[in-house]
Amino acid sequence: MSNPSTTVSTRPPLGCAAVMMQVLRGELRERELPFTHQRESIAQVLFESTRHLSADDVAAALRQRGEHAGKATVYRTLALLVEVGLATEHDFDEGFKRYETQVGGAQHDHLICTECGRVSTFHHPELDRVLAEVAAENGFETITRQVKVFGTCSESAACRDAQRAYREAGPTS
Amino acid sequence: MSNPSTTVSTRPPLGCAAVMMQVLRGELRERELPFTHQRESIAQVLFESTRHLSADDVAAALRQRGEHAGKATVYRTLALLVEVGLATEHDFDEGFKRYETQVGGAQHDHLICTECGRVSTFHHPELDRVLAEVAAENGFETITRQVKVFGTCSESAACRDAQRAYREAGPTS
DNA sequence: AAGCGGATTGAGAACCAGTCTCGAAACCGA
DNA sequence: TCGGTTTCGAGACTGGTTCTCAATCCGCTT
Repeated sequence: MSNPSTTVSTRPPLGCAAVMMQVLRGELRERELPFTHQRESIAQVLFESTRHLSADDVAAALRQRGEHAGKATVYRTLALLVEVGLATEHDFDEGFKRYETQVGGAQHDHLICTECGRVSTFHHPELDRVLAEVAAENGFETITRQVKVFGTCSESAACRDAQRAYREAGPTS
Repeated sequence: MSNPSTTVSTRPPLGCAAVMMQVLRGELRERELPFTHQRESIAQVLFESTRHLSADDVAAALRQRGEHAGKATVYRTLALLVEVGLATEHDFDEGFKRYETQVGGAQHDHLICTECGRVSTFHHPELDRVLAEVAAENGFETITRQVKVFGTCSESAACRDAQRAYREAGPTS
């Protein structure tokens, strides 16, 4: 339940979405791109959510607010948010992409439960160091990285069962 | 032509593919699955390649050998190879999957050049340690992991130019 | 407030990797 | 060789994502 030091703030403080929106407005102005109602609504949905949303999730959230945007617009806007650095795109091998607000430069990675679908995040400073080291050794200039650990979590009984089953069967290799 | 001692061995020694094929035969027998021509051909294409092949690449390679397999069969067979642990599936954000022979249990990760598309592999023992640590801390039982570093390599002049340009522009964050 | 040039929007078509279907063909043990 | 079982494959289908292009909206100016 309460794990004080690790998850310092699973959800951003209220008002965070508003700040992000201001940043978006600025980024758009800088690029001389119009700040349309659709862009605002789609960004708001993403900024106010703490989950990883699919394009479909975004469209559904809009519908729930009594708003609407064509799917082309949803996809275009999400791509735009990624481009200006306010969102990140993730592929959890579900056959579609998910999007998440990118607050500041806080890079983090994911643990994906193949049993229940939960996605939790983590950040390990040594990971940054190791990957920077590898890049340097290979004359590689890193733009971004993806670290995904697939497995079973221990949140629900079903997951713990799967975990035990997998451990007993042993890794295939 | 004559590569006496310089080329350390970027490609597995001849015969490696044959060994893999033997292993496949055994795995299939164990599962009571027939060893068909198509499965043999598709596996051979993959085993003899040192690159990451898409389903389309495999089909093209077959055509070049004067053979043929329906795409359903290609996909089914690749999935089968992954299932028995003789191949791994990768997604380099191209909109389709790529497959690679999995020799033994040697887990490795990828550096993907966004400029020229080259994919190089690396293995860093500390990465294993760090990720195992993270999993343990979170009560997570790891099944598999994916570590991908996107950026620019320094193989060609074009890539080095892009590298320089990116470094000057600075990371977006 | 109204007009204007240029970018965005959206409904639906197009696209495409990957999956499914089901009759025909291949496999393999006897 | 025979027979039961599985795989194969051509093509239809699926579903996420992108494209098209006429109508609309944005932001700015008069």
